[in-house]
Amino acid sequence: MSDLGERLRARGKRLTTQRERVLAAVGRLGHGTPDEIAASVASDGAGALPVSTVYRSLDALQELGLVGHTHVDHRTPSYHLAEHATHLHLVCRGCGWVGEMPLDAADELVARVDDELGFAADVSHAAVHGLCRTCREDS
Amino acid sequence: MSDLGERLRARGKRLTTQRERVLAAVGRLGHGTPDEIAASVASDGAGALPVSTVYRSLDALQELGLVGHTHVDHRTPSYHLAEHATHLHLVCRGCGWVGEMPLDAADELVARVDDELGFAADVSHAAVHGLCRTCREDS
DNA sequence: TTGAATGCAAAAAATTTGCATATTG
DNA sequence: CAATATGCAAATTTTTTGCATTCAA
Repeated sequence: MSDLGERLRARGKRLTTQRERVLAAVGRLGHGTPDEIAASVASDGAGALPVSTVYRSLDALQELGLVGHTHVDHRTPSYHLAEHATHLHLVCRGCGWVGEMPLDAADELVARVDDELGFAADVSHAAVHGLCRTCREDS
Repeated sequence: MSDLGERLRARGKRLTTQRERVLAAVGRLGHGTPDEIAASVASDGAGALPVSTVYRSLDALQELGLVGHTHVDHRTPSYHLAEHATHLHLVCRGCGWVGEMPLDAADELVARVDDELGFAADVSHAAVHGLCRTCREDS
């Protein structure tokens, strides 16, 4: 992970254990709100971190492009590793299930938005809501 | 607007001036956070409403399918008329500009998600982030 | 009349900020 | 050593809740 260090340094930022722990927690969780991430960090055996540090670390990691976030629920942001952002997110309104779909599923959409509006869409940031197979059948 | 009244009654809910005013404010704004909606309501000449009423009205109208919301910024939800949800939303990360695109631009995406995961996507709830033409050129 | 909705104020969440101190580079 | 980050606590901001009162049906 000296890669992390270099990316940080390249931007005049520093590598701290806190940032490493936050990044690791995001990786462990897959998806998590700042709150859940703080809890996960707290359970990694090295003690809890103040929430403010978690927020600031997430900001830094995000600025670096290492993590991204989407709005899985309609309240708090949910962070994930950037490498994880090779998918767009599907969120079930019924049960909260979170699924993924390769980004190329949105190619047509991205192309149209570009053609018609000159807008450069970053679909990996999108959470598409709807109903998963199970909830769909139940209703 | 007796239509609104009937839809409410059909669900055991009631038509109140507060709900009408909130709905009107959403229509006026196009897009708005609860806060902005409260401000817009307050300026309609009939006095301000407590925020709690605004929140509860938005919930009721949403439950009724008259308004929907997306996460335009990464903090607060932005509500819009349901009829407005014939578009998906594009949000510029640079300047906050909010654009629209007809839903059919996402047809392919919706179809793939359905085929592969059985997920019924409601794209009108999605906000796709990216860079608008202007911000794109600036960077 | 009667249950649903409001108004108000207080409680809960969620996020940010100031600043002295500790750390990285 | 200098600049960046942390820790901690307090301040904001955003949303929810309890409850007596009002109002639509």
